[in-house]
Amino acid sequence: MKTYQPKSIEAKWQKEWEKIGVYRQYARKKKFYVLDMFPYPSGAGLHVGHPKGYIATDVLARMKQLQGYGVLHPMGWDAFGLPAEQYAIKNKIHPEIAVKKNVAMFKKQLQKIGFTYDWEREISTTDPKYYKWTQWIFLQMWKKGLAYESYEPINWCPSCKTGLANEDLEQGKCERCGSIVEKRPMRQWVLRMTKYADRLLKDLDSRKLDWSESIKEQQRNWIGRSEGVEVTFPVAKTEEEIRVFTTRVDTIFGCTYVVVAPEHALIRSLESKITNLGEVKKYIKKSAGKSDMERTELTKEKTGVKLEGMEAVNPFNGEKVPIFVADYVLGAYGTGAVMAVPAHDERDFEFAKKYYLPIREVVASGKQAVSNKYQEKIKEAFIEDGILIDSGEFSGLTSAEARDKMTAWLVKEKLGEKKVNYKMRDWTFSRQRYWGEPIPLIHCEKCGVVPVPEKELPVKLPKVKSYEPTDTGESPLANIAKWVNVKCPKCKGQAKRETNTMPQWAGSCWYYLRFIDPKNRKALVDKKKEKKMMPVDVYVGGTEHATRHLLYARFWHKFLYDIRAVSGQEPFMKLVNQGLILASDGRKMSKRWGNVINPDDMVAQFGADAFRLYEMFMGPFVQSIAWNTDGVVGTRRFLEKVWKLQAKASSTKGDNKVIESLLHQTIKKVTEDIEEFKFNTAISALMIFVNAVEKENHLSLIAYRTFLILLSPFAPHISEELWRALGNKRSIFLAEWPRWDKKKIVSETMNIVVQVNGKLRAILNVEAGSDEEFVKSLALQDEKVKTHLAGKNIRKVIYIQDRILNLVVG
RNA sequence: GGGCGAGUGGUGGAAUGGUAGACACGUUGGACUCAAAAUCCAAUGCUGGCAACAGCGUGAGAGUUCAAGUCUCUCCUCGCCCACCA
Repeated sequence: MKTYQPKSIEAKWQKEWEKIGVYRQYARKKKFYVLDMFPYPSGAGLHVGHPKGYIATDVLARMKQLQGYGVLHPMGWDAFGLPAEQYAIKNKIHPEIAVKKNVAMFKKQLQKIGFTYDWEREISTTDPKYYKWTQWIFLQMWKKGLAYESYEPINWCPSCKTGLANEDLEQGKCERCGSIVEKRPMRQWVLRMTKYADRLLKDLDSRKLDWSESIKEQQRNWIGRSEGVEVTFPVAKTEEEIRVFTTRVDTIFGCTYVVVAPEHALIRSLESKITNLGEVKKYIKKSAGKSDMERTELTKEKTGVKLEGMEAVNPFNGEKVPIFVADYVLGAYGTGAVMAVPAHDERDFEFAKKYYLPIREVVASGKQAVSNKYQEKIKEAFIEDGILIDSGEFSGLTSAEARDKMTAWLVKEKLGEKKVNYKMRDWTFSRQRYWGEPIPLIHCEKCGVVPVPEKELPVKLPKVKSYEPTDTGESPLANIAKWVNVKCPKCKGQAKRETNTMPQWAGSCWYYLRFIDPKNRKALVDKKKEKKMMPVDVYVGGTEHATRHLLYARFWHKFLYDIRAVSGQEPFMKLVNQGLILASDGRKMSKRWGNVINPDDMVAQFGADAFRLYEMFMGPFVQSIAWNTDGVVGTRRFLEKVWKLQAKASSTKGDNKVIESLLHQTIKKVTEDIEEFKFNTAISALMIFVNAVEKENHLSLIAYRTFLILLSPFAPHISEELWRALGNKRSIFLAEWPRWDKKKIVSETMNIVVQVNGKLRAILNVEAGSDEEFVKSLALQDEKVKTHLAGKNIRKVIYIQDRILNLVVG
């Protein structure tokens, strides 16, 4: 017997598997689609954290194939967008060349680990043959009015020199570079994602969607649906009115002023009537210069200016209240105006205190049935529901009742209506950068916006000398006259191409569909193939994509469903989010900290199989755990033991009952644990089996073969090597996954725990299924039990067959 | 401030309400060796004891139960996400 040398074994089988296409069993009847979130091929290459998810899907894919499924397990590259472009600028290489280089490096690194990826289906979002269809989907959206041009102020990153979507911000800062994001008015393309808000929300509750509650909750919060009422406050002595949105119309009798956002149109239309216009304009200018970050700074005191010379009229009691402009009210949410009820809203309360505005209580907590309006000082806003007071005919109602009745009254009087608002905004979809899909539209002076004809897709990204961003709000593409100036497809007159590009997240919105049919030239995916393979059965990736990729992709998928391009409403059935692998110092692995571990080194030192095993053995898959290279030693030792097992395997005789039972327990444990992503305990079960067999001097051939199959998803190379050493001509991955036999799992004797008052005193080994009388009599003979029973009466006996006997004494 | 999740040996972690610490790392002792590595054997939660053994023990406190790491309540700490959304 040779010694275990992973290097030669692994290279040999990787080549062989690729040659015979062992993973391409697509003709099988049952399908299983298991998908990884495809990576950005960054210049830094892989660190040991990246493959964790890929190994997990690979283990699952291999087991599913052994169980008879035709498994689709593809890999590709999400190579457009800022990370790739910034790397290219920094290293003075064209992004296209940099991406090619990085992809080659990533692929080489991945291939060493021995994945089941079907490289014939490899795709890259930057390939014109791919982004042709990204552009095509955009055009369909444009045709349905879901893509529109907007001039609203958007998030602008001064360092990346591009507009950003709300989803691209982290606490008011650019998610890429950490710069404080400014508000900048500019022309941009926006996708009407809010039109799908309700469906995106509702379908999260579909029982078929097996996602973690935390991700679903994050999406719910991000969509941020709230039901309320829009109420009209006429502006006294004018024809104007202010519409406000509120979820608490029950507090309207406590409204003591109205606030409009600095962006609100009312200010412009009433300019002539505002007596302190200078002051107001100064305030508006000041807040316009503020970033969202500064405007929403929580510690910041609220500021505002009263619009002198005008008042708003409360439709319920006719009361005239002052109007303020204040930047704590957001222009982009609801109507950009609110009714302020300081007694029952924390923000209004704070503002009212500062500007000495009246605070009027109109909701009493349930306990205080009587009005507490004479209370001298109110210390804080009472924001909960309660019983209405001082609210005219509505006094005495509960908040919920009042909301219904007041809304009904408003609707009847045509002074308001029910309204639903969302925190989620439409998706700012254009970027003023080079490295993205060109938006396939043409601007014609005569015809307006004209789509590029479908047969002319893709609109290829032209070669350009300088792909660095400009500061003009235009992408570098705007400087390429030859590319920009085109004939209008409609009138054949002079026209210009749209020069903005799509954001990084565009290509990943539908890539899972392309893997099904990657070379199709006529459609993004063949309908029959789509229907067979979709949805993705298991999708694995990081939790950081909760409110971006996963939301965007669901949005696109629903749109594709609506135009009958796909057959289902949701793309990803089961979603599993892996925990991070941290560096041994507990920080994230990063070049900056110099704590990166390269998988190549691990594979070279311990072998791919030991590396794969360790990543799965570290701990629960969803949990973040620090890397410890010592741990790989353990899984390598385990494989050495497995290697030595071949000396014990022979067909001359069967196994004893203990090993046979353990084998079936192991089949059950490994099968169930892989299905549930509990890889650590599955591996532990394999180790327990090997440790037990080591103590024997014989292992039956059938048990050995079964064990190899169980091990093969985790450690494919060594399993294949040992499998073929048995004389098998076909790959182990074309074998059949074992089933466990319930009868064999149950052993003949059981350990019964004997407790006295709940404390362990003895363990009895008895025949399985023994009755209480028998076990009790045996227990009473036990010396230790006797000591603890001495001088006491047995008051109660709890007996659970094959488990426990508890004697309660006193 | 809101939401979600987690606290178990020296370390990573295991445990359908039923033997807490499986499995692995590390450590200690021993075998093998001129020596080392590798490998093998043994021990390894804490306290007391030569030992048999006894007591204590899953962030803190209470409760339910014959029995709680697990269920309920209160509190503490940490992590992640969201955050002036009216």
